[in-house]
Amino acid sequence: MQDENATELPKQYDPGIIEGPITERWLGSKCFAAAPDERENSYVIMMPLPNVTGALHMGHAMDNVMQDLLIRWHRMMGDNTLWMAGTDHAGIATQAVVEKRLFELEGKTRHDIGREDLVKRIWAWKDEYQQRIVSQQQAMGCSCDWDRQRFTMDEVCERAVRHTFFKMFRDGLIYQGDRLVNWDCHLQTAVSDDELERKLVHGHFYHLRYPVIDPKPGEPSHIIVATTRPETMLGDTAVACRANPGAVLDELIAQAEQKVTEASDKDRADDQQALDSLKARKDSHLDVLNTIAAMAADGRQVMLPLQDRPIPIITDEWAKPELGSGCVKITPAHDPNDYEVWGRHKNDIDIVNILNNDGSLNDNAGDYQGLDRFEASKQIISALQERDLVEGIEDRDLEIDHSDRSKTIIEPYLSKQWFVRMSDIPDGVTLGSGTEREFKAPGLAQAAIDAVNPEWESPTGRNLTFHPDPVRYGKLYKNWLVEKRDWCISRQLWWGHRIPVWTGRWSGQQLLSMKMLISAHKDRDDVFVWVVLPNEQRMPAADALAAFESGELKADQVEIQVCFRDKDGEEAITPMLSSVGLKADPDVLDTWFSSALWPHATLGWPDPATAPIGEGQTHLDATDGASSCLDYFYPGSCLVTARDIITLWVARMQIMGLYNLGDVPFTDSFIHANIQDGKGNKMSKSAGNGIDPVDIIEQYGADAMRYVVCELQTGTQDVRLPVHAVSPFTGKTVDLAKAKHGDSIFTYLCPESGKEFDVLGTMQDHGIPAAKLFSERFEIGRAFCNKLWNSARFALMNLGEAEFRPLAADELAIEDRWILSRLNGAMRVVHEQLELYTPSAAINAAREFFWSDFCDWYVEIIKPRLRDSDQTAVARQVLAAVLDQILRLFHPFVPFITEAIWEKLNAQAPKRGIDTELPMSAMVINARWPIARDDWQDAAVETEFEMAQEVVKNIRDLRQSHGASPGKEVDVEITTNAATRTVLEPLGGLIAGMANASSIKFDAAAKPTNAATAVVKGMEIHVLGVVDVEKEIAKLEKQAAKIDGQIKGKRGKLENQGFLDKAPGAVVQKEQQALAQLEGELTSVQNTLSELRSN
RNA sequence: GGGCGAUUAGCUCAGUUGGUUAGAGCACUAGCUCGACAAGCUAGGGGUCACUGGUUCGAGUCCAGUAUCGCCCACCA
Repeated sequence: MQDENATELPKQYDPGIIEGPITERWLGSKCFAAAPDERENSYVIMMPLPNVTGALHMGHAMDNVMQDLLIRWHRMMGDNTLWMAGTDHAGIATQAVVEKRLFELEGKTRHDIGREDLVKRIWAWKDEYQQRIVSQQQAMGCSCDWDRQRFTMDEVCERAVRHTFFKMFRDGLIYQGDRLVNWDCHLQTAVSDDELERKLVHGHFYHLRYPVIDPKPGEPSHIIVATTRPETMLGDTAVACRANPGAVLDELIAQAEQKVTEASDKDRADDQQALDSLKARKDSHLDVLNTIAAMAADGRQVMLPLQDRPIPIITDEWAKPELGSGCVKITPAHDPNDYEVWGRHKNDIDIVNILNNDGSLNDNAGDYQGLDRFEASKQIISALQERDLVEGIEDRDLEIDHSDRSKTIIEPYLSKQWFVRMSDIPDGVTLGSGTEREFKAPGLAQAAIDAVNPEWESPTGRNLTFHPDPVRYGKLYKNWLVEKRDWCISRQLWWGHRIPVWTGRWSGQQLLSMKMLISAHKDRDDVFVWVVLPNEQRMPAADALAAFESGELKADQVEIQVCFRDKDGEEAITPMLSSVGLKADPDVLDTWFSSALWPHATLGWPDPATAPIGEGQTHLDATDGASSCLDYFYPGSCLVTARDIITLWVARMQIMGLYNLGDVPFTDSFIHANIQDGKGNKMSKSAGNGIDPVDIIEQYGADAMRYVVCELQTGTQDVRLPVHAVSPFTGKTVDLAKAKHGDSIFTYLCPESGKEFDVLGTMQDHGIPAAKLFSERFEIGRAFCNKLWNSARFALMNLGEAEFRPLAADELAIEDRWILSRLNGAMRVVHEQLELYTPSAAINAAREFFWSDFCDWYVEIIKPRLRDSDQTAVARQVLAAVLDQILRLFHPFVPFITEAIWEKLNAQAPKRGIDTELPMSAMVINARWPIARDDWQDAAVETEFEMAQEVVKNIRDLRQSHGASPGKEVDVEITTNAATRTVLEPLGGLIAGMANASSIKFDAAAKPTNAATAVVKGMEIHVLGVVDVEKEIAKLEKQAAKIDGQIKGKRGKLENQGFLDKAPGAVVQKEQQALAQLEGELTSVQNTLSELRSN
C-alpha cells in the first residue's frame, strides 16, 4: 500500500529546503510576468513603495502579504494580473541616513564632498537596500513582475515627473511664493507637516516688557508680551491687542457660566474655578487692555528693545485678552499665527526674517548676527535683564516640533518655495487634457474628493471605494482633502528630482536678451515662460512681451521663470540661460510628487512606446496587436496600504491620476491593519520594536509567517503582536512588553543575566550585542503547515495509482457526499470573505474545513476503505480530488507548501475529479481557483452526519470520564426514537470505528444496567461495562442543573405576556420547541439518575 | 481642544439586520505513541462582554454618559 513516492516526504515540514527551489521554479517559468493580451479582465496592484532607507519589518510584511494574497487569488481566477514592484527614493529620509553615515564614518558633511559626490553615494546606498528589500519580498513569496521594477528616480519616472511638472506649471497650478515653512536647520530643508514629530521639551516662558514711545498720562509705560523663543523678538514687527477686550471677556464669561450650570459633579469645581479666574482677569486687566486698544487705534508705537526699532501697536483677533498679558508680540517671519496676522495687516506692518538657513541669525539681527539661535536666545535674555525689560520667567514643558528625520528642532521660516495649488480656481482645472477622457473640475483637491463619492459621474464611470469600511476611510480621506491646502513641493535637498525651472530677476540692460529668449520659446510646446510681477501676479510670455513693447512693463520690475519639459531641451540651452543671468532652481521635489505618479509613470506615461526602460526589462509599448501597458493596465485595481498613507499618498495619487489621465489610478483601496507591538505601540524599525520578516521566515517558514499575517487581518482593527527577543546571553526569549529598558530606549536588560542588549542593531560599536526579535504567534502558522504537510503525506502514501473516472452520486459513500458538501461550503465562504477583504475570516473558514472536517473526520473515516481493495478506488479518487481543492484554496495564503505538495500530487494522481475532471496545470500558482459546486451541497447529509458526530463525541466522553483506555473496545447501546434511529442505524459502522466501539445496538428498551449514560438531543447513549456510579451521578446532576436553569429561563420568557405579544411568531415557536426538548432531556436525565441511585 | 476607533476567556482576536445561558486559536488540566502528523490526537476547565444609565418582550450587539487605550488633526504669548 505504501507508495515509494510518498516516502520521500519527511515526517516534518521543513520550509528551509522547500522555499528556495519553489521560488526558482516560479521565477524560471516567468509566471509572475504580465503582458497585455486579449483578456478583458486585468487585475493590477501598484505596490506601495518601500523607502530605500532600510530593511522591511512586519508592517511591510502585512502590506506585501495582503497584496500577494489578492494577486495570487486573481491570477488563479484567470485575470491578467500585474503586480508592479519598486522602491521610493524617499528624499529626506535617504539623504539623512547617508549624510549621517558620512559624518559618523568620515567626519564629513555633505558640503565637504559636494552635491555630485553625495548623490553618487546615495545611489550606491539605494542599490544596496533595494536589493535587500527585493530579497525580503521574494523570501515572503511576493509574486511581483520583477522584470518591470521601477525606482522613483529612474528615467521612466523622471520623464513622467518632468512632464507633470511642466503641465502643471503651464496650467498655472504650480507657483512660487514666500511662505512660512517648517525649516529643518540641520538638513537645511523645508519639511512638510507630515514629517514633524512633537516632543515634550523642558523650556521657559519669558515675559518681556516693550517700552511705549512717549506714553501719555494714564497709559502704561510698557507693554508686556510673552514668548518661549526670545530670539524671535529681534524680528518682531508689531504688538497686537484685541480691539474690544471687554466684549471678548464678557462672551467668555457667559460661556463659562453656561458650562458651570451644565457641568457634571466631577467637573463643576474646575469649571467654577475657570469662571472665577476669568472674572478676576476682567477686573485686573480690562482697564489697561482698553487703554492699549485705544492706543492702537491712535497709531501709537512701542520701541523694540535691542533693535531700537519703533513698531506699531495693532488690533487683531489673534490677541487673546484672556491669556497672558492680553497682548501678543508679532513675528511674522517666524511664527505661523503671526504670519497670518501679517497677512491681515500687510500695509501696516513689516515682515523681517532673522534666520539663516543653518539656524544662525542673519544681518537683520543687529548685534546678534552670526550667533546660533539658541546662543542668541541666552544673550538676548541677559541683555534684556540688564535693561530691566524682563517681567518674569516661568519654567514650562513645551510641545515642540522636531524634524522626524534629523530629530532637531524645527523653526518656522520664511522662504521661497514651490507650491501646487490644491484649491478651486476661477476657470477650473482641465483633467486628462488631450485624452478622450478630458473633463473639468473646480480644482485638484475637489476632483479627488469627487472621486470617492459613489454618485460621482466621471467620464469613465469609475470612482474610488475604500475597504473594508468605505464610510470610515472615505471620511478620513475627504476630511483631509477638504482643507484644500496648497502643497509645498520644493525641498532644499540634493537627493531627488530637480525642479526643472530657471529663474532670474532682470535688469534693464538685459531686456533685449530676455525678449529674445521669450520670443524664441513662446510658441514651443516643451518650454513655458511665466513673467512674475511684483504683486505675485503672473503673465504668460506672449502677454508679457506685448506689455514690454507697449512700455506697460519695465524689465526691472519682473522675474522670469522658465520651465523645460524635457531634460535634453533644458541641457541644450543651459549655456545661454546662464549667460543671460538665469539660475537653475537648486531645490528638488517632494518625494510624494514622484510617488503620486507611480500608477501611471510605471506604465510608461506619457508615451509607453518611447519609455526609457532599463536593460532586460519588459517593454511597455503596444506590440503584436496588443495594447500598450498604459492603455491595458490603467486604471489599476486595488491599492493596498495602511491608514496613515490615505492622506499622504492615496489622495495624491488620485489627484495626479485624474490630472494627467482623466481617470482614477485605481478603483479600490484596501486599508489593512497596522501591526502594533505587545504594548499597543505601532511597529517600526526606528522605534526598536520592528520584527524583520526574514527572521520569522528563518525560524518558522514563509508560509507560517503569511498564515499568521492573514489571520491577523480581521477587519478594521489594528492588531497586537507581542514581541519577544532572543537574549544574546542566554538564548532564552524575553518578552519586550515586560522587560526593563537599559540605558537607552533601544536596549533592554536580559532578566536572567541582567546584561544589556540592543534591539535596533545599531549599538554594536558600543559593545552592546543585538538580539533577534520574533513572536510566538507564528507557532500557529508552523503547526498549520506541518498539519497540511502530514495530511498530504498520508494521502500520498495511500493514493496508490489514483485514477480518474466520472463517479455517479450513488457510487459515493455518505462520508464522501458529506466532505464534498462541506468543501462546497468552504469554497463559497473563502471566496466571499476575500471579496469582502477579510482574509482572517477566509483563512479560518479554510482551516476549519481542512483541519476539522477533512483531517479529523473524513481522513479517519476512510482509513478502513483505503485498506479494502473493493472500496479503495472511490475513496482514493475522492481523497485526491479533495486534497486538490484544498491545495488550490490555500495557495494564495501559503503558496510554497501548496506548490510543493501539488507537484507530488500531480506525479501520483495526474487526473483528478469527482464527476468531471478538474482542469489541470503543472503548478498550482496557475491552477484554476476552486469554484463553489452548489450541486455538492447536501443539507440532509450534513444534518445526519452532525448527529453521528454528536454520538461519537458522547461515546468518547463517556469512555474517557469513566476511565476506559482508548485502546479498549466497548459496546454501545442507543435508546432513541424511530426517526433518529433510521438516520443513525446506517451510520453505525462509521460511529463504531470513530469511537472504537465493538458494537452499536439500537434498542428502544430502558437503560441497560451497568452502563454509563449520556443524554443528548433526544438520545440516550449507553456505554456498557465502564460505569463508575459516583462519577456518573455527579456528571448527570451537573447536567440536570444546567438544563433546569435553561428551562427556567425559557419558561420565564414564555410566561412573559410582552414577549408573546411582541416577539415574532417564529421566535416564540422556536423558544417553545426548545423548551419541550429541554424538558424531555431533563426527564431522561432524572430517570437515569433515579435508576442509578436505586441500584 | 476637535475627530475617528477600540475595550469580549490568562494572551491574540471573531461575534452578520438585537432572538438558546457568548465562540476560535494559543496557553492551561487530564488521558493517549492507534500505520500521516506530540509542531499531533481525545476530552475538559476557564468570561457579570470596561463601567453607569436608557430604549426594548429581549442588549455583547442600539442610544447617552464615565473611565482607559490607540490613531489622526488643530492649538499652545
